[in-house]
Amino acid sequence: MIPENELKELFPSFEPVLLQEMAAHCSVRSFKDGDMLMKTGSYIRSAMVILSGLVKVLRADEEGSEYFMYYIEPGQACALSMTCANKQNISELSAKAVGDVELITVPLDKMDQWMMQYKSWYQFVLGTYRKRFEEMLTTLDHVAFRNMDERLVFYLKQHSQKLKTNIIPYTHAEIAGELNSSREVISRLMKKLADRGMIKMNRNEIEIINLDSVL
Amino acid sequence: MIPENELKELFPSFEPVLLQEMAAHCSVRSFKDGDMLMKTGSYIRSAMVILSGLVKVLRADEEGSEYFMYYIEPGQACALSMTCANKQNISELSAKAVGDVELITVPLDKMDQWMMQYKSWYQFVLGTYRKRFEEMLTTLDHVAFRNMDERLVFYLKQHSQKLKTNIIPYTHAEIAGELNSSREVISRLMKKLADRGMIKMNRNEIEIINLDSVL
DNA sequence: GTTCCTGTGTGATAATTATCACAGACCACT
DNA sequence: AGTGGTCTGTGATAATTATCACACAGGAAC
Repeated sequence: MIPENELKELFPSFEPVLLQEMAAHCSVRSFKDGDMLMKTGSYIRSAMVILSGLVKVLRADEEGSEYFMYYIEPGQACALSMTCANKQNISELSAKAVGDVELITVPLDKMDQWMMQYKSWYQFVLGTYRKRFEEMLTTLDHVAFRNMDERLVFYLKQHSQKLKTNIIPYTHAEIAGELNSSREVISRLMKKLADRGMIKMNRNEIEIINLDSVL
Repeated sequence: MIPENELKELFPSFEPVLLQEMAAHCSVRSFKDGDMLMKTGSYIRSAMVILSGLVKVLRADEEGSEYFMYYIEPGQACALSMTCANKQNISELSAKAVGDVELITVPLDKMDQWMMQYKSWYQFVLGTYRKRFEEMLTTLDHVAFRNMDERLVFYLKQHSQKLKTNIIPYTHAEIAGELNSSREVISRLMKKLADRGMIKMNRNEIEIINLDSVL
């Protein structure tokens, strides 16, 4: 069962009727840290809206590298799962739980129906698209225009912000994978940042001291 | 005035009432080859739907390089201009006419209203989002995972297909700009393609012979 | 024709990133 | 304490791409 007051908090703009409908027609699913919510190539059967936890969205290429795209936070939805409409569409991205995640799945027919019925839902979905679009643009910018050192700094900042901590619990190899680089390159760049006093490195984690000095 | 039968041809799924509304509330605008339909940083006041011609969408960085993202064809819409909703939003992309372009501008309030009113419009807009999303993903894939030679081949294929011609009327410098590379690099890669008999080069244009042999 | 401008070809060199090889460090487990 | 696995550091080298310098070709304008 969906806790209706929790929904109300996360989506204050939603009409009460809509909240009731959500409670009635959506189901809650839970995932544990590291679980895949969605794999590249699998079918999408419902739209997903995050209640709690963080979801990391990645793009995988044929050889298995996984490029980091963006995070989805509580109160937000996966844009891809919302564009599918009636067709049986295949996901082009994979999504991974960071920490434990609770989300609700919205049946695709309800999704369409509410769009035309509830203004608040309509605005929520459009807002979601816009946000994802902007994030993809930012991602593209970095890949297209920036060098690895800048992209690494951006990556660290972004993760520190979303994970709400100065300690980023990743290995160099993991970060390298998500930036589509190699471990050695990341290690060397990290060392430069550490030399400049911007981060501290421990095994399996990076502590961020101050990354703002990078223009 | 909007030619209603032309609309009907381009959008066979739209309800007659919707077509009438479009004719009544939208205006037509014409652009000539090379005109900018939209500049990075300018305000978006209406959604745009292309009637004829091709529109090239580019992402600009601070220094002025313009990275090619995708083409919008007749019968399609600019996704960005559609997410703006009521807010005064600023464009993050620039759009350029390739050949002469005719498009209709849809007032944002109508845009919202029709979404909730006409199923066909709703599906059109959702389809637009999906298409743009996929194209952005393809673009991102190439920048993130591919080397310049592959990206050049893809660029040439794509343009040949969209422009419906084997002759791509661009200089090396222009192509280099849109791939965010430099002229010399593109010239050299072109030469390799020409040596393998895949293209022919003339001044100011590239003739595509056969690019399929590239796996 | 000559001049001038733009587009293209090419060598030399630098910068960035990837890859390989291996050493040492840290941690978990016995 | 010893063993084995993962994580990190680092030098050497290669591959890719960028940048600089300059030559030359084609076409337009005079």
